[in-house]
Amino acid sequence: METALPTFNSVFSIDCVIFGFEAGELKILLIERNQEPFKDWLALPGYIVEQDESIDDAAERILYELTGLRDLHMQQFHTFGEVNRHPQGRVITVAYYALIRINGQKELRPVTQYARKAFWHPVNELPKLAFDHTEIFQTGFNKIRRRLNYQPIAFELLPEKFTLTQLQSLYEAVLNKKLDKRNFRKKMLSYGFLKELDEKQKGVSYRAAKLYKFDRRKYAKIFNNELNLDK
Amino acid sequence: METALPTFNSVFSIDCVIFGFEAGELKILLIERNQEPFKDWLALPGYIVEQDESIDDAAERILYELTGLRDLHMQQFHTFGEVNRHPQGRVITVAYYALIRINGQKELRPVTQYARKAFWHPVNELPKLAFDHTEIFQTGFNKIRRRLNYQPIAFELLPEKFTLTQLQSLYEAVLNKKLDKRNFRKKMLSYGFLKELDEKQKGVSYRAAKLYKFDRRKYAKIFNNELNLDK
DNA sequence: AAGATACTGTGTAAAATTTACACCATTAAA
DNA sequence: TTTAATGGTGTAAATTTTACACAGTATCTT
Repeated sequence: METALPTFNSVFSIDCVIFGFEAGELKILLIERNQEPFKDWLALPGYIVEQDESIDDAAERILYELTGLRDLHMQQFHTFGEVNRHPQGRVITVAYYALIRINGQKELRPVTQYARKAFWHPVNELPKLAFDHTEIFQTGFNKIRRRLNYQPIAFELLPEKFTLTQLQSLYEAVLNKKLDKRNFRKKMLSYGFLKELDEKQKGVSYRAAKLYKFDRRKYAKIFNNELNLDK
Repeated sequence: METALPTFNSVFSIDCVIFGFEAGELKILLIERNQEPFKDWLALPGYIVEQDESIDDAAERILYELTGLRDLHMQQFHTFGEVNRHPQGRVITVAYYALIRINGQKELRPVTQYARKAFWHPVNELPKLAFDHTEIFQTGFNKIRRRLNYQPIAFELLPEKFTLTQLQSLYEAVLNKKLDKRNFRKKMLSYGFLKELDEKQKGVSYRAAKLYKFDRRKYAKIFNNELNLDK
């Protein structure tokens, strides 16, 4: 005998906390909602998961539809399931984060009508957000803060070629504390996954710094051996 | 204008990975299912979330109904949302772990008909489990392994009074590696959150070891200052 | 072209932490 | 009293972390 599933009107959604780094500041991606509930409010990009897509797939699709961004490596970090978190019914939401290099070229352009626009906003002094999105953001921010030292988070936020000072100021932005320049460099270089390039920084009105690249392969070798992270 | 939620037949469930420690072995709680699908299979305790309860509340209720265990501190760790993970429809599941002292007194007795029985099984050599429960278990196991050093995991698994050797063998079971006795003790005691008691171990046929207690208060002081963990 | 400006890049010593390692002490049972 | 089994302890070496300051270089200004 089969026992049928109940036919609740329950729905699950995805919300995305997308981090970027620009002008020495950590930012996240917000949208202006164009749909009830919370029409006209600012919110994290998020929408409802379809019946025939996995939540990982849904995360990619939804981010794309609301912001035009594609092919980010999205990582699930928590699920929010309070009864009244959505005013129209029971909706639990699975939250994902991703990291991206902000650059002017990639336009932020919602593909659906649900978002009026998408834009970057500094993580400090976030406005009030729709639903429980402020809590979702905070949880996600704590997550990447803790993972900064175990996962290649910093290198997804920086341009492909970066200076050690840029790397350091990213660490400082995420951890929200000052680090010692000499010790920071010593430590980072000692890992052996930064490749020094023959190039220098351009367009600065002072001594140009050396550029470095992140060597993902070496990184994987070093960190996968220690303790497998998985999910 | 309100936009109504879609009326999918989608359902969310909770699955629980409950760890216990007994006879020097790490164990988890399994049930024998008494309901389709996977009737008669072994599985993690899990069931469907009701419309009017938060997922955290659901986790407690479901564990109780399937095993008779109550008042555990359940921690959400991952959500599984592949399209075909449930043969009867679209069900995503939010996985929780909890830690408990196993002791003979607390009987494992399912309160509902959905489970025929509940019992402890060593984490090594787990049998085939229903659904994607093997993956869920693995993910949860990795989680607590990583958290062992940041969260008071060990002390929820041990009896209230324990010896340092018991503590060490728990660490060894979770991390799956041998530790040095002297270094382990030095380290643990240096934290200052273990309180030495005036009592000794009983019922052993060799020199009895001192008993210690975990001082949750001091622990919180030490670790909350460092970096707030949250979710 | 001289000087001002702004950031780059580097080393060392002290302190703290981690690691490796072995044997006598104590209890109960035989 | 002897045996069996585990408890409990210290030190030295190696490694990692921390604190700390100034000369070098590219560009811009005058």
